[in-house]
Amino acid sequence: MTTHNFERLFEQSLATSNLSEKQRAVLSASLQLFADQGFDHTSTSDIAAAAGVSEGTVYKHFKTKDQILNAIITPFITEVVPQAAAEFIADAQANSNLAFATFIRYFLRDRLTFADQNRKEGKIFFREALAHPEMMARLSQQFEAVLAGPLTRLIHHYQVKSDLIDWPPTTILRYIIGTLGSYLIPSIVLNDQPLNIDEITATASEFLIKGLAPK
Amino acid sequence: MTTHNFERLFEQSLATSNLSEKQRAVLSASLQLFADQGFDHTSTSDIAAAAGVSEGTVYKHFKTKDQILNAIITPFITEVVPQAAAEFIADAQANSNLAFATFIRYFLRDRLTFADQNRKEGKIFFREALAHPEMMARLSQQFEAVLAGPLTRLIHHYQVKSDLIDWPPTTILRYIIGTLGSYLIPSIVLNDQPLNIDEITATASEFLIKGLAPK
Amino acid sequence: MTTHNFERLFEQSLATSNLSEKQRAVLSASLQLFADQGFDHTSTSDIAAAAGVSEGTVYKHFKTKDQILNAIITPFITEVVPQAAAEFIADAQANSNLAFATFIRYFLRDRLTFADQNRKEGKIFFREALAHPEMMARLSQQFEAVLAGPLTRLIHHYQVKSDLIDWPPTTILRYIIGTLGSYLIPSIVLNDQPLNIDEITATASEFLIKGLAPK
Amino acid sequence: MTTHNFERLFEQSLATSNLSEKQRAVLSASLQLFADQGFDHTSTSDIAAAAGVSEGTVYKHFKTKDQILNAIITPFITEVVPQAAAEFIADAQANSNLAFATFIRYFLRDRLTFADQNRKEGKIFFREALAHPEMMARLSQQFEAVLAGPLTRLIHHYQVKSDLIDWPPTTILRYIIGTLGSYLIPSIVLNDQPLNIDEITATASEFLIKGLAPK
DNA sequence: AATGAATGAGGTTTCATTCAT
DNA sequence: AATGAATGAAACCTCATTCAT
Repeated sequence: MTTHNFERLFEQSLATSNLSEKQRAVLSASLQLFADQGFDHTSTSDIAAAAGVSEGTVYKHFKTKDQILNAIITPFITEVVPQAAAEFIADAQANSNLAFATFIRYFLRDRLTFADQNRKEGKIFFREALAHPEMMARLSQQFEAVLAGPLTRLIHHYQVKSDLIDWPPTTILRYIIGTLGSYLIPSIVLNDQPLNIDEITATASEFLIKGLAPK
Repeated sequence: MTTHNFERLFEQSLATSNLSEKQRAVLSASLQLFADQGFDHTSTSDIAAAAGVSEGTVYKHFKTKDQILNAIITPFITEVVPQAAAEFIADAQANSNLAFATFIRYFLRDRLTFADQNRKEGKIFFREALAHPEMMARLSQQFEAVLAGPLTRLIHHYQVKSDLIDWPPTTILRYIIGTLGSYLIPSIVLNDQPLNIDEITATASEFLIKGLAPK
Repeated sequence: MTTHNFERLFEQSLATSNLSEKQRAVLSASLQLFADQGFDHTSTSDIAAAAGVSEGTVYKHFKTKDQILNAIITPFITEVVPQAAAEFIADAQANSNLAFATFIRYFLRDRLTFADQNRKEGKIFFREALAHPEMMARLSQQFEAVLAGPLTRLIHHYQVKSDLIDWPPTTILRYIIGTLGSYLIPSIVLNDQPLNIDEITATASEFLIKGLAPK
Repeated sequence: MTTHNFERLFEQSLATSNLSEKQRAVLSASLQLFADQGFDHTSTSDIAAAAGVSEGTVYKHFKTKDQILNAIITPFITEVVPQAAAEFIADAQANSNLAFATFIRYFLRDRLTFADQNRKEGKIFFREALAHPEMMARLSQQFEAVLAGPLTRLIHHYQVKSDLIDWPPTTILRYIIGTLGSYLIPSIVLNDQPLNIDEITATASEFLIKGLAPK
């Protein structure tokens, strides 16, 4: 199984970027502050102080405060999501002989782990989605580009095998993601204790397997 | 069936309050602006302009900008939610001879209609929940106080009748609400066209009935 | 003879405007500072300090620093210039039986006095013309609208009387204004002592009368 | 006839200076930017970018931004003006047997050509004169030192020959320069099309010859 | 000689809030 | 009750200048 801690990937990606150490500190501090306080309630002087640099330095590389948010969100969208998606798809297809029941358990565990390990970015996404619609647009686009095709094929595969009800892929995905969200959103909003992934996986997969069974 | 348009209730509740006409205009304008632009991106002078009053008047009754948000959110929590809940519970119990299948269809339709008619407030809740944790706390509290008991009893009722799987009420509610959210959240975030309530009710209830059926 | 001190007119115009006393102080202070130090070298905190108000007050009425410059320049262009022009034209036509020699003496004295009494605004115009091209455009436009017709007719009048060489009005105006400028620009740039208007009028009119005499 | 394109002279002068190639690029870029945008609206990072060097390099040779302006203006004042003046004087004296009419035509053409070929520097002078009074002082001084004597003598020469009215040299120069300015300043300010030097020379010299004729 | 990251002072502007009228 | 002028803190951002490499 391959799940990804974005923060670690992010730091790695920063390390190999052309950013100076201080500019990397700016991004790390921003990530933390945006997750804790939200973008609007984080001032550039907060960021400078948290990063241990001058305010001028914050603006040396990033022309505007929005570009800082972008520099955090973009790699998440353009690197982590596709990379994770690719590995997930590869796995899924390698295991396509698995029953849908086995697959959905694997899927839920994988995504719950990913989300649990990326609470900060999740929180930022969640908070800023409405205020930064272009962010949502880019995410949707990536999602379509990278996942739509393979997932649709996968769903079709299980429908042909009569493991899965004959609804449009959109609807099936909606319920799977909605079920995931029913755990993740409260956890993000209420700053809950970490998720009990084993228990959730067991219950939620039972719910989905039955709910999405063919008639 | 009884669904509530909060905005209408809100205006009625304003009309009977001790607020002057201008102060009511402040609240109406704020409701609109907070939903459109978010609390942080709405200035008190925006509010004054939209309400057609002076900036001083905004502060005559409400000591701070936060109190305006409170004055919008509080009646939603303390009046609309309980009132709607009471009616819903009464209905549900009156119809407790219904099969779970019939009930869940009724419930989904009712809540979808409610949410569809209260997009503005939903958007405000959604946006400001993270920045105003005390708001969430009060909502949870009301929810517990007014709904938890009756709903738990209702769920138990269906479990005894073997219409419903023997999971904790929290889990069952989680999946029902998650399924609702899988339609509502995209609709709110993406500013979608109005929901096709008939179609959603049919599909979602089928999903839930099967997913929550006893083993 | 009617010459106009813009600063006095400006203060009067301010007094009858809907500006508060403090906002008038902002304009007066800006007028002085822009003339002394130039627009770019005057900060809004300079203005606030010189006007004895807070920086917020500077921005209460004027949305941007540029609008302050506009609020100084605009009445000069839209009120003083046309008013002065109207009176000048009236005088000139009333005296159109005068010989060109008499007229040019009157004109030079009038304009020199005007410029001498409006050094501050002249300096601001002079300094900011290149950086604020829209200012120049508006001035040219006013000039065309208010003066071009009557002056052309006046020039033609003297040309018919054979008091004036048969050059295009533009050329004749160019030399008259150029001769004025040959006194005014050094005076503005070098912050000279006040002009000796009598002496200048005598010499410059002799020069122009001869230079513009018919062949 | 000898007219001078300062930019070419400037580049030559740079080539023989002890400045490195990059530092010369700094000066060339600054000349262009100062003329286009003005000194105050040109940042040192603009200059670095336009010159294709780092910001540090800009400050390697020039300790302050003002020194860059100085390095552009100074050679204009100390080298080009005197050199041009010397050649002009030599010519003028060689041709002192010419009538004043011939001389003034030669002079106008020469100076118009010079100004037309040096619009950039003219614009810089024009814009920055007020903000940098020491610049003006140095120019006046050079002017006095190099031109005052010879020109005074020349004027006297024509006055003795009764080609020229018996006004102080300052006054005579004022009108000649004012007439030039009546063409050049609008051209600089309004970014006009190139001057029609032949036509201007013809008309302006007729105007000056008559205006400055003895009584 | 050259780089470019870093600085910090200062610029313009916004805005929640107060208060005299 | 209502006004709207006034405030001042703080926000975002720019830029001339310095300095380690």
